[in-house]
Amino acid sequence: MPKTVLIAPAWPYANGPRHIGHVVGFAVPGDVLARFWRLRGARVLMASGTDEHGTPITYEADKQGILPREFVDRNNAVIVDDLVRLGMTYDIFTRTTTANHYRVTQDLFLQLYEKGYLAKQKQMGAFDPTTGRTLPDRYIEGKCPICGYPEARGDQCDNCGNQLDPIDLINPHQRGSDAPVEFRETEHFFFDLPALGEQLRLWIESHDDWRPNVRKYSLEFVRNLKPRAITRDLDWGVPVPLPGWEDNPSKKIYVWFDAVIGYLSASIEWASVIGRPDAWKEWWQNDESRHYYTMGKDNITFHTVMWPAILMGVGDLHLPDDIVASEFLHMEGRKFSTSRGEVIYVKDVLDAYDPDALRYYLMIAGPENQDTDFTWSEFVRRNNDELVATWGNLVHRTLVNAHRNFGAVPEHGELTSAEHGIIGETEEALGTVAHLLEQARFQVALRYVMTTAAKVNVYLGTEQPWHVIKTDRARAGTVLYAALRCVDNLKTMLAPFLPFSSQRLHAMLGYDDVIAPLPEVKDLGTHRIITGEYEAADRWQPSTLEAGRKLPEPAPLFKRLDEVQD
RNA sequence: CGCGGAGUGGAGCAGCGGCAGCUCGUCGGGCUCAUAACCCGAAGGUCGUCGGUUCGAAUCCGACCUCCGCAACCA
Repeated sequence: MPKTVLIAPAWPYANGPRHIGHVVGFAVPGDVLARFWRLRGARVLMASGTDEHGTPITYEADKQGILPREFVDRNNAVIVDDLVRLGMTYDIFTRTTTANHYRVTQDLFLQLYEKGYLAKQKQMGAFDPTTGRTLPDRYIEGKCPICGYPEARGDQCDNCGNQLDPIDLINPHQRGSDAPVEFRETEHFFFDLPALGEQLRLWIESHDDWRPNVRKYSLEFVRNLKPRAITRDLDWGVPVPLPGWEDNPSKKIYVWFDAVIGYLSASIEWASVIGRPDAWKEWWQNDESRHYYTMGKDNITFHTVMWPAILMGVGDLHLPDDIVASEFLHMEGRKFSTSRGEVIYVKDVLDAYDPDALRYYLMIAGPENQDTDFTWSEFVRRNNDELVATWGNLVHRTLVNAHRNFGAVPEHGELTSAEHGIIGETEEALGTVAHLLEQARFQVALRYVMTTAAKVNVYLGTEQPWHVIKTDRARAGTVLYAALRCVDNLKTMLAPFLPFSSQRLHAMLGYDDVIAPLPEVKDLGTHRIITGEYEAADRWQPSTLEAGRKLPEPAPLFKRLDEVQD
């Protein structure tokens, strides 16, 4: 078992609030892994933040008539709020606009430069003549030179489907306005990815434990690598740390390069915040560490190719171990589209429902292995039939019977084969579920827990302690004792998925400590971070619930939801 | 022939060489401690189509059809 585990959820882009399709990819799977490994006693560092540079940010800020800084401040605050409410136990959730991140990014840039991986190259680029900023291809429109369609995009014509170069467009202008586009020669630094191509290929091939689509797609990508620009003509970003570039207000490090470095810079910031500046090395310069990266599939190559290439180029830093890439979540049969208004924001769901209900749905029915569809009726059904009926009701009937008749965990007589059987099943499940979670197989793990909970329901139905108690109080106590032990075991396995309700259940079982901690926001003066006090102790163990422990008045764990009609 | 994923009972999914499984829904029954909950039983599928390999294929191979994602200055 690894001593230290890095959980690296992809950095949400600070161009607006996050919808549930975003958090199903990076956030919830990362938090489940972090909580799971802490419960097994591993030291976990979950480090991420908002990704705040790049043209889309400046473009949106311009549109709203505010400075990029103000724009990302607002979005960072919104995203932080969503993630805290979801119970995401980041050790640090910071931003790419911190002084620390600038320093680390520039440091890696210089190391790659000194090792000869960076080279200047001239190319033609598109610019907004009034701001001098780079215009990405898709921000340019014009008449298609092939079919004459008047609103072809710079990268592709939606009418004839041909791929285009923006410089070939007739009457090119900026998207959504008449503003002109200027083409001129510009010089940039390029990262020599081909120099690392063979090393990357061998490394990816060695990972036959990755999900097949991640591995195949990455191998295909690595087969034909080209040098890739890592600077841009932009006034918003990390300055290029070289003479003649550093003070140039219109040259910055390209956002993709600085964003992936965030995993490392955030780890370094965390070490500094806790007052042990070298602590990050226990994760990054340690072969015994294990690194999980969670993201949506659109992000795969940045984590299997780009970021590893930077790490290999610099050397002496731990490469990714597990790439946990999710597919896409659709909304009522369609792809999430902000522009068409077909999105469900995290905030809106949390305003109306418990975070555990959302977390449960996303993990049991999310796009772990293939694109899936989010529907409100399925959300309600999963909540009512599975969370409430199977698990919540098992807990409730067990606790109500024990509390009403004994007021405490009952003393037990001799356990029969029925008790040994059902307790044994829940204890064995601890091992099975742990094995599955180590491999990030969330849905199989969660289904296994729910199936086991159903078996405990069968046990109770067979033994009928509420009936037996009229004639044999000791036997009823024994059955309820066994059921409580089972519930306690199931609670441990569900804590990573359902932290809020698991903590409530933990208290209802008479414990007074914390099994599912929650994050908090801390103001560092320069910026706010998500962090928290999270215990790492080996608690993934069979319940040792002792008889006589007082039980408080139980309350239902989950709320039944009304059918939605749409 | 750009790359990749998916097509399994009414719905959503698992299985990926050895009698076709799970959850929900439907029908019937039991129980009644519990948030009208829990439990048992039944009906319902020639596993996209065609062909091949094999003692044996949903599972391997080939062809085709249909959906979907990605296609690198969209971070």
